[in-house]
Amino acid sequence: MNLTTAEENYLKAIYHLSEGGSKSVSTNDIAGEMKTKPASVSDMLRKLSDKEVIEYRKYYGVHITEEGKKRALQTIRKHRLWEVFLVDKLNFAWDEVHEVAEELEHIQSPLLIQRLDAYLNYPKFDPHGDPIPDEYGDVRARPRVPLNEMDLDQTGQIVAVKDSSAAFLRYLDKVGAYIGARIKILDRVEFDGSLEILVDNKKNIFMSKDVAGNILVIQS
Amino acid sequence: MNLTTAEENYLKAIYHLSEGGSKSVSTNDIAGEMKTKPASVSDMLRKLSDKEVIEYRKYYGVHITEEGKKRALQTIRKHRLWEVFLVDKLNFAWDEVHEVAEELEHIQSPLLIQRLDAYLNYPKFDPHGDPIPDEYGDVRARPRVPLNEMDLDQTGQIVAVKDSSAAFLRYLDKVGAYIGARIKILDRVEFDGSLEILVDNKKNIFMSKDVAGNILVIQS
DNA sequence: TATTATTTTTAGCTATATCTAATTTAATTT
DNA sequence: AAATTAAATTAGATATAGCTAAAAATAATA
Repeated sequence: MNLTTAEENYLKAIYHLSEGGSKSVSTNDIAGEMKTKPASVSDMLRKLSDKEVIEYRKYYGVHITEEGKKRALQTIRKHRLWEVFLVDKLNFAWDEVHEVAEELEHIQSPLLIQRLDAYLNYPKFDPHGDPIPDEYGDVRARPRVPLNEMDLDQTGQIVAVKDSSAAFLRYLDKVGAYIGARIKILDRVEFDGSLEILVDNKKNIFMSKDVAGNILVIQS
Repeated sequence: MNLTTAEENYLKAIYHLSEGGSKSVSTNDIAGEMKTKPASVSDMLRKLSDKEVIEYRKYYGVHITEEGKKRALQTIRKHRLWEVFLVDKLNFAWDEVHEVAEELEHIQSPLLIQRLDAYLNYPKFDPHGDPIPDEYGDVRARPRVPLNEMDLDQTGQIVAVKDSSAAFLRYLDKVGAYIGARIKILDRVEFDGSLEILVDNKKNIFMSKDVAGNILVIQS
């Protein structure tokens, strides 16, 4: 059973709102996420339920099914692969890619995605540091922690940022704390929680607790 | 005024059927090209006429307007650039790309197309040898002639094929007469019009008039 | 020219995806 | 437990894009 573009978008929203399929999701929340009205959501839920990608009990919210989860992860995979393409190959900035990827993710061609994946050298994370599911929908995501929660002397790699405002991105660029950078916590000022960090084994920088809280790291 | 995907497809069909905007096109022909019914075409012509991309007089066929021509050429430009991407970067065969490009051509992002063009090094022809319009809709196409119409001793470069069946492509591959190959007419058998051709200055091949009629060349 | 054939359009229907307004169900509060 | 509030659904529109069947207009032919 094929899904329309609108159905794919709703399913993706439900997947995200349910935090990977665990939580039940309300009609209102979906309407908020999709920027549509609850009435439209009710209609769509009936359709998605008919196609067995969600379990739907009227007035009691929805759960995504295993099949639905697989479908959502396929769409997410395509979205994130296109984002990598736009940034790595077409020199888009990481905060410019979402809209276009939102369109590209609906192109229907398994071969295209296979080839794109190979061409990009099988990336595991998108430009925002979010993990890219494999073609079976498996995500091998190591836990990501905010930089300010790391212990002294610990090492890791920056994989994502929470704030992606232009100002914040400029700051990161300036100090060299880009996605992929390897970091080590050298010191912590107990008074304000600010940190001294070694970036890529060559540069010492100081960072406020606030800033560090917006940077996500995979420990190693 | 923006066009929907369906409107873009109709406009492209009208542009092609009118051979670049010169001829007037009938409802039936459009229905044939679009694989829809004439009744659906009538509906669509009203919409396209409202958006001033065609001139429409009921029962007398349509003419594409200057604005319509510009829009059609934009879509064709996007289609052909994506075809180059699929063949050059993702290793698709030239006869595998049409379907996917048909979807990709509707992605709405001028920046994307600008960057893609640069990334592909501003190609002037697509993998089938068809010219790629520039961002203003200008096509700088040198005239293309069937190989069998070339004079003795004339040189040229293969830029396209009319027949793209697997069998024909295999044959071309075997004899080295791929797109881009430089050729010279060495001899012509008057009896059946078959040709002896020098390919890339190193290989002599014989070719029937029929085969040669399916190969398009730019003379030089 | 009158008749026939072809082409094109209109009228009315279906499906998707949205909306507003009204109604129903569930949850909360007094 | 009854009344109120909040959430969700249904009913009935609209717009797009297609269809079939019937009607109208043009083109072709006897």
